[in-house]
Amino acid sequence: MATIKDVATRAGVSISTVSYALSGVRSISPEKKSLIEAAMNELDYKPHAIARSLASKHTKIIALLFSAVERGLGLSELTLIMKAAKTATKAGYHLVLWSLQTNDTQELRELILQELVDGVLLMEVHNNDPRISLLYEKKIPFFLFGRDESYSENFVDIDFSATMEAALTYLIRLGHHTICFLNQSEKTLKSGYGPVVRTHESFIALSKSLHIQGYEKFCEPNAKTGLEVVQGLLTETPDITAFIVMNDNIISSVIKGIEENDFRIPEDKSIVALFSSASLASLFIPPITTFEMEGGLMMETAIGQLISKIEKKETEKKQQLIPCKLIERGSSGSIGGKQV
Amino acid sequence: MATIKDVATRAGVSISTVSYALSGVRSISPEKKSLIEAAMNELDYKPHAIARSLASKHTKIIALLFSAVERGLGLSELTLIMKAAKTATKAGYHLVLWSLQTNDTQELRELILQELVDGVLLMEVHNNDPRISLLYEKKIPFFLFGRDESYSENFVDIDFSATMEAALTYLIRLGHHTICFLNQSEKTLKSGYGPVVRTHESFIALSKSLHIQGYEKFCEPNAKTGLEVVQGLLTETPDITAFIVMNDNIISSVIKGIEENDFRIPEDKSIVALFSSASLASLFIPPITTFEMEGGLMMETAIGQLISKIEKKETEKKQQLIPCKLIERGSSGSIGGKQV
DNA sequence: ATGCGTAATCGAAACGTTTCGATTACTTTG
DNA sequence: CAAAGTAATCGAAACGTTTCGATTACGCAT
Repeated sequence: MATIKDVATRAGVSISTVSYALSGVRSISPEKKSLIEAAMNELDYKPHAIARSLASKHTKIIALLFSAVERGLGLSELTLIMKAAKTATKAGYHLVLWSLQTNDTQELRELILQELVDGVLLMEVHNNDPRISLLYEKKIPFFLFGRDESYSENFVDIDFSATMEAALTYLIRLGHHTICFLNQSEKTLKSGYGPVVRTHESFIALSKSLHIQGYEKFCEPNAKTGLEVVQGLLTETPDITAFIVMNDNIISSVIKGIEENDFRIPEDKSIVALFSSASLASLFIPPITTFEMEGGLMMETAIGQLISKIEKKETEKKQQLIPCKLIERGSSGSIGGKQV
Repeated sequence: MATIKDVATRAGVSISTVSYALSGVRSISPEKKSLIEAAMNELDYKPHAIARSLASKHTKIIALLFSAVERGLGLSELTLIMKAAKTATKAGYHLVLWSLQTNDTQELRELILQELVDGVLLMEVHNNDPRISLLYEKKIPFFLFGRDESYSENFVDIDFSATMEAALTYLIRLGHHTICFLNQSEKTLKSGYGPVVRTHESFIALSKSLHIQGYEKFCEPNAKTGLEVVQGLLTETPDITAFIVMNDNIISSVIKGIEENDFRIPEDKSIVALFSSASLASLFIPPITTFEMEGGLMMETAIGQLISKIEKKETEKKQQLIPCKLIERGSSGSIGGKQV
């Protein structure tokens, strides 16, 4: 491989001149500059990333940190990770994946001490995340994808209450006023898991303020339990006309439950899924109307902000709440199929 | 941050002694060794990854290369990527993600010239992949996840024909002998996409050799078209008792089609999905029996082999075909529910 | 004419390691 | 008992950059 020395020799200048021509930190005469450029092209020269890092004290590598346990949030994460890689690449950074246990900070500590990365993006943040204090203490630039109640700067997150409001408003506009929110399990709520807590609280508050008849059910993430819950619901409270489902695993249960009770979708009952993904929603018949997380946008924001922080271009907005986007598919409509 | 020099000073030895104590390349007396270890602990010393790379000419970073277009193969890729990261970490490597366009090798070329990575793992390989010749020419160790007909070393892939045989054998054992294989679209077959071609050929050959009545249908990956195909099939050829589906998007169509014709699953008709994932299979009612790709195992193999190649521990097996694993769920059984 | 700022350039130090060669002091071996 | 290893250690070069400080030359205001 050609080195900067080869380029310098070939262009008949010193090493530092080549370096300055490359970085633009000091001015170089046009003649030398074109000489240097020619030499670079002829030699197919690219700066050696490692040597550059050693001298400049930044690696242009950021780490994406997520927990080793597969929470199975599903399809969307892959897109998220790919988006992260792409955004980083566009900004001239590399993205490394660190799959570590959330609770054990020792591993993270060692990784950080290696000084391989310029900054860290944390996924799947939970409250009082020990990783945050570690990063803070070690003065590594970091940014959160998700939120930590105890740490209120530098994050992107879904705007849960805005999304819930949008979902309810959407259904109300279609003529629904008896709506059931199928949340995740009660255990998850108790554990303080952000999305579940926030949607729960929003739903309660909004049911009141929007004057609808709101029901909330918690359900384990498996289709069988889901079906029982839906069957029960449809028997006890048959006037429910719309379901908001925040639990991918029971979407098929809702569909089946409704069909087994001889209701039609969406003429009799509507289904809206929260934070699901397009590819998942299209798996069902009918395809499910979804409020989809703007994963791409969120990730772009996160990576962008992290890089700003690394490069110390202090930016204004450091907390971003991004609502989900409504994608109408076949599973929702006005009652009886009337136009509104 | 503490450097090797600080450790040397504190332990009262030279820098090279510390280095040798760390690497074990030359022997160090027990006394000095413990002195050095003590100094390291006190200073919380970790070797500086970048400096180490510059001197040693290997970075302990490998790149996972996949195409920027989201082919939407689905859920399993995330697990795959996480597994890759974990396996790499366990071997002391970092994993960077390169999301590039498959056809344009220029970007890859530039990335390689930076000499940031020791090796590359290629995902989503297609035939005559230009990336392969580039990597070959640049003498970068690489390994394929998937196969390229024109390049027959160093890959892991699904053993498609073994999996097809296992699926058919499984169904035959349950008493089925009229079996329909729902493949992906005819267009994909024509394009020469490996999985589709190989399963297609295997199915034809095995139908003959196993003496079953085999039907094959191609279908676009959307639930609506899927439903039409299944309806047609059930009308024209109602004696089909089992479906092998290699197309996640039409699983719900198969279920619905069967139910609408008043057949029961699995008493009347069985469904087996090929290369699907657990989380997807559990989304449906009934949950789908699946031949699941052993993604974790495949990825471990791939990363392991790549690292062997990097470290020049020449290993014997360089091509690995790994069959899928049968996970029985509710969607398959013997005809009429009889025990076999 | 004198001094001064600035553009253009170079040489050398620095970044934190690994690794080569040399040196010393023992321990084998014939 | 000399020659030949070998274990333990050190100093210094090397890896390929960036960046600091110095030097030169030149135009411009005084």
